[in-house]
Amino acid sequence: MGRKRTKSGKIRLAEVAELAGVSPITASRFFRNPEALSVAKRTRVESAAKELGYVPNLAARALASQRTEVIGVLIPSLTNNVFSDVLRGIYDASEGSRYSIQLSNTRYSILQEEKLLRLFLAQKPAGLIVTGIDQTAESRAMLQAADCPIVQIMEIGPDPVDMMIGFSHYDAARAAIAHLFEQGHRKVGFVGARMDPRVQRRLDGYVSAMKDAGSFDQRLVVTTATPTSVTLGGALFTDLLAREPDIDAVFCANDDLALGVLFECRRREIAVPGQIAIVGFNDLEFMAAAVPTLTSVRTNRYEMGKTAATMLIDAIEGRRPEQPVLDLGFKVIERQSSSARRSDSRPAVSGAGAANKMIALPSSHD
Amino acid sequence: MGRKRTKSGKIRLAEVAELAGVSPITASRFFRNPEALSVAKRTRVESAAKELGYVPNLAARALASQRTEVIGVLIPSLTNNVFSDVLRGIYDASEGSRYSIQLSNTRYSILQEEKLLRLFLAQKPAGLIVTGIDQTAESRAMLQAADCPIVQIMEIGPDPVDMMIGFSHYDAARAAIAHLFEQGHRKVGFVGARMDPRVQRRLDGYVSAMKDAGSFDQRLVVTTATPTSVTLGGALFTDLLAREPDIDAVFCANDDLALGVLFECRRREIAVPGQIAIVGFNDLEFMAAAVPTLTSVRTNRYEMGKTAATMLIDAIEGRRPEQPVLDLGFKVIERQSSSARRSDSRPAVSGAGAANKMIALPSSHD
DNA sequence: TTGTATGCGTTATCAA
DNA sequence: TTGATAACGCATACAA
Repeated sequence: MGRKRTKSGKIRLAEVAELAGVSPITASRFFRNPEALSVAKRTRVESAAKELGYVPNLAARALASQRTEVIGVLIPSLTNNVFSDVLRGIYDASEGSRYSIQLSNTRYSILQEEKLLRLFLAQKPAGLIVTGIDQTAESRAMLQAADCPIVQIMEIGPDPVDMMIGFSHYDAARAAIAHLFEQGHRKVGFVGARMDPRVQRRLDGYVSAMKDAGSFDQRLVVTTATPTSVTLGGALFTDLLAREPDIDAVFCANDDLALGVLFECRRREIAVPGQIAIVGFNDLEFMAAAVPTLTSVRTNRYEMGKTAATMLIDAIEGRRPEQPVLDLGFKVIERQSSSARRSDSRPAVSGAGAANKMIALPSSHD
Repeated sequence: MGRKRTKSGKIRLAEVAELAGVSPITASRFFRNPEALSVAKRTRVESAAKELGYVPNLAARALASQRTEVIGVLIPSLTNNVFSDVLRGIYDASEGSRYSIQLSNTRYSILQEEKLLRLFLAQKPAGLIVTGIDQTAESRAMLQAADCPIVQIMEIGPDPVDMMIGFSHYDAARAAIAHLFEQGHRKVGFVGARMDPRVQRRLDGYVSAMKDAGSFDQRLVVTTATPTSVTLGGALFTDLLAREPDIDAVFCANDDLALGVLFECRRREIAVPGQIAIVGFNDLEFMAAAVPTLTSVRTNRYEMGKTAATMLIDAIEGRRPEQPVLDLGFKVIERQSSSARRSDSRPAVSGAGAANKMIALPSSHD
């Protein structure tokens, strides 16, 4: 019955409607679908809301409408630079929209992911962004049963739950190895840490490329489940050298490891690229600043996050993308650290700023 | 009236209560304060909830209770490593609690911060974590008027809004300069980017320390508003060298810049620390892996985030901390890059793994 | 310790 | 295009 003002002194929709001389439901419609109002009422509600400083109550809205305006995001790490770029893209895309981001960290555990997914789904999110394609069977079932759009990010693969955006880590690794071979390197080692599914697929790509060249040897591969770090790069490289002292090159599963390898080479006075070529993965900013500059595989992380969130919001609002699976590709950024073997005496400490020759290799689908 | 089952088929508190043979409000109490129930009813509600797979409706809870279980977090950057560590701490502390994190990026703009703050406050958050102490007057007023606990993180200063956790960037910079002087360096340059308030206070600390030593010269300071990067470190150092070719040492406002300076030295064949000593700030992981290892000022970022969230949750639940302002201090981690001037011919490329001598300097409150 | 009555602010449904 | 009515699911206040 006729409550006049809310106890807390907050402005409700009812107050706005009263001032505008319309019913509450009309005012409500103004905020959700202004087009549905006559121009006269529209302007009256608008000015009334502004005058009173009306702020909608999201809890009431969620309760009444049976849905929230929350986009759930599940990522495996908060510290990995790779994900902070993706996140920035997601937040940038969500800004200005009516949706807010709910972020959770799976810590590279698919069981933790399953648990968080259950939690998220219970809140009826407007949409979900999940990392990768390696969910548990249970998670997949939940995702498939969810009545909201879903985007899988970071990589593409067969059988998307809904939408998917990323690139082929397998192809990217193959391209990196192909580049090393082009430069005359043959005995290429692999250094990897964490060994999450995407790193594993980079390793698979490496293995297949090496086998294609008839150069594969299990002894060239050094990996660990330990989280990645620059220090670890040096340690793994040390192991690799102990095993195979006459390697030509090292393909690192990420840029931190590559930087660690570079420092270890410096420590051991191994010339880069004279004696050992180095290729990293992700192309973080420091790769172009190192001495020598470090070759890497550039991935479009910010764009991936931004596009994922944009696609998701579009889908939430009924605008399904024409193409549910998006391959953002990658580029091998060739720099000094991988330049031709037995190069014409170019010193490792040559001038920086050499043009970054790029070779674009959009990965194939499936 | 007697709704029997909800249309959507969802399990409500009423169903749980019915199965348990208690009133809905008793079931409600079970989830908020189990201790208030008799043991008999407690177990009955518990098993009923489990049997039905009851999941509370947060929107209804928020609407009825007039408050949410959301902790708002405002940080200036999502890409800066410093904040990803803090964030990890915050998320870790919130995990397992009933509170969820709502994150927003101010992009180093206090106007954007004010806007976001207004947005957050409208949703009646359970608590807020904001970065730094340099809010707009309007923001401060809103914070002071907010009826929820608030933690300011990253630095400590006078006049906390509520709680505060961090350290003195001013003192930390002074400690870094003191260390360089102890090692015999005199003509110490400053390199800084972004120049947000905390970097500015590091600069202030540098200036005061240099003045104390009678060594200050404005020409030793090179700064830019540009966002920081490794590449930028090299560029700023280049500027500094052009101005003052005979400097002893460089104090960098962060570790990325320090790494850039190191690479630039290598490019120019300047011996580190033989000709130029380098000190960074934050002590990111790679500092200990570099060649030479890089001295830095260690800050407790993860702990800062974790403690902030823990304090906040405690305060939300009525357990106010005995000490609302917490100084987490810092440590100058002495490594090769800043070792004594005219050292006894120790080569820059000496063995890694030298013990990291630490000097602890908890900053004063004032 | 437990229960009753009522309110929270909005939207869905259906009718006009 | 607009409005009346009835949820939405839970918690507060107060009483027992």
